[in-house]
Amino acid sequence: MIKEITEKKERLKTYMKQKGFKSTRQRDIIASEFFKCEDHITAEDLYIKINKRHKDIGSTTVYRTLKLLAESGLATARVFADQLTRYEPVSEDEHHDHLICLDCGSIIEFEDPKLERLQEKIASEFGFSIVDHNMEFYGYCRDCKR
Amino acid sequence: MIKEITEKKERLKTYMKQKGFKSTRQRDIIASEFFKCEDHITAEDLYIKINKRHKDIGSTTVYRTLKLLAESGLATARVFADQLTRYEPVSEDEHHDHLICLDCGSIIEFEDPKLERLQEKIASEFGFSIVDHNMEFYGYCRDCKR
DNA sequence: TCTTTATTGAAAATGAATTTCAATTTCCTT
DNA sequence: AAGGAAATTGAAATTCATTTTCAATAAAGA
Repeated sequence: MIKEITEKKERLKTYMKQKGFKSTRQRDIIASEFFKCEDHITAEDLYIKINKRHKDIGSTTVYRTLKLLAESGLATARVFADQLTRYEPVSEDEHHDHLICLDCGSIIEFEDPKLERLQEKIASEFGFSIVDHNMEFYGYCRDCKR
Repeated sequence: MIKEITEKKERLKTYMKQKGFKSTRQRDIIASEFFKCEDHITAEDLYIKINKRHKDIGSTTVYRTLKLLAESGLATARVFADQLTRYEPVSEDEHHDHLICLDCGSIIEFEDPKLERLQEKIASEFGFSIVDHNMEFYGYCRDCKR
């Protein structure tokens, strides 16, 4: 777990070097905190979390660093129905989708190869070459549907 | 086609009466224009369209009326990756999904019952009761992928 | 017609995200 | 280690879509 984070930070460093970006204390702290935190966090929420221990790191830098992480391929940005940009760490290759509870707001991830295959098939029918896709269910989770 | 619009406007009137809302010239014009225009329009774009002929209708009212249409079930609000809210007329019962070209921005609708069935199955596996879902492919369309 | 209540439009407010800019820091190169 | 070019930072300002406020107006039932 710790190893995974170190590995990701290593990848980030490589990416930055390659792009001529500099590693900084702030980026290091923000990336660590991001990799360790729960999924689907907004820049604002991550800022609040970080700001508790690091009063000198501004929200602007958090926004910027999350964007950098997304560009480097280590995070994915998503926009759900509430229109906020949320980031989640990229987990290797597999794609997953989301079940979002309209009551408690919890986000459940799932993955289904059959769904993935079907998606590919549909896209190719339209001559579309897919770069990314996004699928969300909105409804009520087991606990909230009472 | 004209008949369809009249019918939709009738439904809107019923909804408004039931809710104690009032029908106004503005709402009538905005709804007509919306039902007749191309899909996936933003409030801003619809406002620009309407403003050409009706200088006295403000953008605020367009925003408000589109929201009203969504509440009444005659329109659906969607947020894609660009974070703008787009509205589309609701077409009876069937659900459709979207292919979005990252180059030209065109939005292709499609519908696949197999996909719908699979989605239902997945949701029930998680004990989720679905209210709505949303699925988008991002990529390059036939024309843009060169 | 009268009167209540909703609606309207302009302007102000909101809120997420981005940009600006001067001060600071990183990371080469000597 | 020191110097210097170039990137980064944080605060404040800016943007831009959307929402709210509020006084004036319009709708619709009595």
